Amino acid sequence: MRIRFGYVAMSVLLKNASPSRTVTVRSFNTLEEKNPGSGLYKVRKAAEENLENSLRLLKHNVGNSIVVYRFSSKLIPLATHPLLAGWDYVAELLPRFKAIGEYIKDHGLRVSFHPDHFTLINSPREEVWQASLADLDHHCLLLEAMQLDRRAKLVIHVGGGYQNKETARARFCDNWQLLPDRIRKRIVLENDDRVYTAADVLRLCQELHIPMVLDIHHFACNNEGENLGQLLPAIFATWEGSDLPPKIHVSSPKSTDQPRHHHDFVNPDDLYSFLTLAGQFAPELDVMVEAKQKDLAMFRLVQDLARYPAVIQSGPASLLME
DNA sequence: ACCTGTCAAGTCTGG
DNA sequence: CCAGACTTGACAGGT
Repeated sequence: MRIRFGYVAMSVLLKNASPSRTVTVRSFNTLEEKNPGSGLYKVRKAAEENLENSLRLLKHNVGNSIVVYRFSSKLIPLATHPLLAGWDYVAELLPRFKAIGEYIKDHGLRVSFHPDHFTLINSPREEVWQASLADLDHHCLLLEAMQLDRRAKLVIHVGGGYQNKETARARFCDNWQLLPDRIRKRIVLENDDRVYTAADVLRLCQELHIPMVLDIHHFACNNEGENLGQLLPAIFATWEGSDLPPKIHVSSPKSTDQPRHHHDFVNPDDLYSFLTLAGQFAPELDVMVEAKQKDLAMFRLVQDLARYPAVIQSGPASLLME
């Protein structure tokens, strides 16, 4: 099995390269009051810098043979806030988006976004659903501006339980049908650490033909005693036809006190046993490392795993396993 | 240069 | 009904 590793949004090795500069509503308003247009100017500069740094990060990745990467969701500050309604950031920043997209295509990179937990397809509140739709549209627009095809994905969770998981699940299915096709074809679903187990998400993914990202830390936090080996072939099968290898997320618990929190690094034992299992069912796998030490944690994990008997390190961010 | 409370957004729990 | 947790990097205002 070939395994490729990636990390989330920012590097701890590449300095001064934040892709997540933001502008607060308060400072936007203060600036606009003092000098109309200066708030938008600050937002524009932050967005330009975030895109610039995202490209720098991709180059850092390619230089280190990393091909899997998740963009920051904060590339465009206040993008969907009413204060900036009507600002056409795509048109204005199009050359930068295109440059990023070109680089991704030239180097065969696998990129994604993970819209954060305010994006809830199954909320019973109309305003939350509308805001979620707007946020998904926003993320989708960014990938379209980069001129990337449907292999560039949006990873989200199913949403809340709302006191009745079955009803909430049904509402997800209903609202799924209301999503524009261009958004639907990019979404992949991930099991979460509190409500929707891997088995829940798999069932949904099978019904609606959605690829599933398995988070093995979340699986450890939230399961009903299922045997992962039994779920795995079906989870991997959800990727058939997507033109992408299956993907998983890995992280380690911060402490026994706070088992859900992410540790600075990943304990290789947390991944190794999974890989021996996964190798029986998939020839290729992409692993997104979610650790506070970001790319450093990813590199260390790959090196740690290379010490196991069945593992061959094939690059700084990739492994081969028999 | 460094420190600390605060920040758009939702849901859930517990008081 | 409301405060706090969740989770998290960066802002903003202070020293």
